[in-house]
Amino acid sequence: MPELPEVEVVRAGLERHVVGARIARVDVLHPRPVRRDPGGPEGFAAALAGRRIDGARRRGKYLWLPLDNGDALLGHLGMSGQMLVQPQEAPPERHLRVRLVLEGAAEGRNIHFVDQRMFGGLSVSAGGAELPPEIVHIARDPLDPAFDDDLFVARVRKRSSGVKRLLLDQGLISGVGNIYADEALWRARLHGERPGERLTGPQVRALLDHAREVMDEALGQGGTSFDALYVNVNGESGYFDRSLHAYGRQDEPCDRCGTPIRRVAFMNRSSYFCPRCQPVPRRRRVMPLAVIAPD
DNA sequence: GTATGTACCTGTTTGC
DNA sequence: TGCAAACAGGTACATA
Repeated sequence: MPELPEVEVVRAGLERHVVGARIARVDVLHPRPVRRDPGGPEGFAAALAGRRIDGARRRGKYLWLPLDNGDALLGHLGMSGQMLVQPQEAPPERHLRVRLVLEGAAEGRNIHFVDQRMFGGLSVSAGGAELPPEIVHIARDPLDPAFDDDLFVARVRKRSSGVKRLLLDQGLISGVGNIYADEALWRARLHGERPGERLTGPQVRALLDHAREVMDEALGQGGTSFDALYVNVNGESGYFDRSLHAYGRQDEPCDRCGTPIRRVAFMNRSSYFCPRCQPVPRRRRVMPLAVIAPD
């Protein structure tokens, strides 16, 4: 699935290939990916026709293309989404959901929104060119120069939830998915169930640094398709095969200590961790109820 | 505001 | 062999 580094590759590719182009026509081939658009498939297509694409921006895993009227085309790749810039004669992909036919600067090309599982989607954001109102609640991501480390550390240390849950909380930090959360926790030697409020400032700061590190490495290894005619992100970045220490490695030896990696259920998905390097937190000691003697 | 659980979706894998 | 269940997981939403 596209993680933040892949989404950044898509953003950079769109910036390079479609900024300045005009949208001649929009074909919505499946209604679900535009479900969040208040205008429905027809309104969505009508709102985009004739608009010029003025940029390609990102916050967390959300992408948006500011348009020349102050609106924006807002998108999320979800689990299986792809945003491809294709020659107009290219055959439709199996799971092609929305086609944007371009003219002008990108004459002869289309943007194809391809999404097998359709967790992703597109919508027109009214007045959203600068920052779509639909995503103001999404925090900045750790690769954003304006990300406030001190604020993040302070907020984590006020929450009683497990730290993995906090890493996945888009209001605190964006762009960290299940895979990178597990990897950052492994590197920081922290168990995901450690409550935020029981971590020290330096521990939270180190965890944040590790999350950045994981993303930077993936960006370095995955950002190879900038020069292609089309932006192709299939979610199967080579990074996952080579560099994961925890995620997906159930029963394989920990790269640090050799202890078999454990897998546990977490929020309808899985968490992977080394039981030795990342010990399960002891339960908070429950104070016995005072026995109050009757008068 | 915070914590927690669930729906959404479909191709692939696993189990009987 | 064939069918059903489990699995993958980002986000919005519901509930307490």
